Amino acid sequence: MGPTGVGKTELSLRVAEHYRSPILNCDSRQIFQSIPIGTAAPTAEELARVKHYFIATRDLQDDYNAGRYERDALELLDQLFLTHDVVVMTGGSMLYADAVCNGLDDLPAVPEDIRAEVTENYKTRGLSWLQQEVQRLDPAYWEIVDPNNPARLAHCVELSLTTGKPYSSLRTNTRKDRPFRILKIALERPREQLYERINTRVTRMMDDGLLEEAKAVYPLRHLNSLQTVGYKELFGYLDGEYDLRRAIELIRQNTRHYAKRQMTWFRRDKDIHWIDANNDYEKNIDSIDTLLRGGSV
RNA sequence: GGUGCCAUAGCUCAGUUGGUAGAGCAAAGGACUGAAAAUCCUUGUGUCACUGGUUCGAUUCCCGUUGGCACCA
Repeated sequence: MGPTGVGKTELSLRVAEHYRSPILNCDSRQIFQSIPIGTAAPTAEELARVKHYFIATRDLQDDYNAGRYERDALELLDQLFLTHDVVVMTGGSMLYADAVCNGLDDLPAVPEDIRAEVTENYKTRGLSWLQQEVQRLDPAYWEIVDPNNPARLAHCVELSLTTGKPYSSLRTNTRKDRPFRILKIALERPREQLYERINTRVTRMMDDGLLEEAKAVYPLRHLNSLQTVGYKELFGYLDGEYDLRRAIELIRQNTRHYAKRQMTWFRRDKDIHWIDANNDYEKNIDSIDTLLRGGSV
């Protein structure tokens, strides 16, 4: 694990080579096809070094989410552990990582018509409609939910309508047992250095053709899969809201914001072992090996 | 060279009829159970350019200095 741009890709390749393991991608956007540049997906050369799963396996139009990822990943891990002692998973999408490590509650898929109805009502009647619906359908959840967060409220309303039961009654607050041991390792580096790498990476992405990539998927820009840093800002430029220089500045800024949010999540997870991204790869692999054998570093 | 206007938070600016000041953006901290690269919450002390004067008290008024802008020459 580690914030975007910290250097996960290369270390994960070396660790995977060391253990002769494949890599399971745990990045909610690299899963999609058509957006490799802006999501900093592994290159063809990198993919050739190690077998990867969940890289560019989904169409942008697929309705993918953390619950599906949990099922897909666990199913695959069952297979992989028949022939591997160690399997490497890497990525910075913490909800996805937690879905695999801790498990999500069993929830049904929301039917399209219910989602459309909730979305439409929110659009026409505003946040207060969502707030009233949550109070009506799930008073217990209303007590604990962030009342200003439309995504949370809408999710509660959708699931309450879908199941006919309050959403909060479906939440068990329990951690699922997994038939494998989990070792969480995260890369850290000084924030200034991380931000500098992010800024440089955005320049490189533009040189590599990010704008062309964004233009190619522009017709699909309203899809959730494209509510993604690097694309949404270029869509704004293509819509004439600001110039390209501004769009690039926004990409850098939003990437920094994203990295910051990731770090907030990491800090809370006490199971994480931190290693310095500035160390030699050999040293970090040694550390990981020690941790894997139960030692401490 | 002359005249006028401006100088306040990292940036753009507001404001104080004289009682040491506040917005947006940036930044920082936080939340997070199927949209998660999503979505949302919290946080504003800064020699109010510098020097001197008036005043019980000056960022606010006055003189000067420096810097910027505009116009005139």
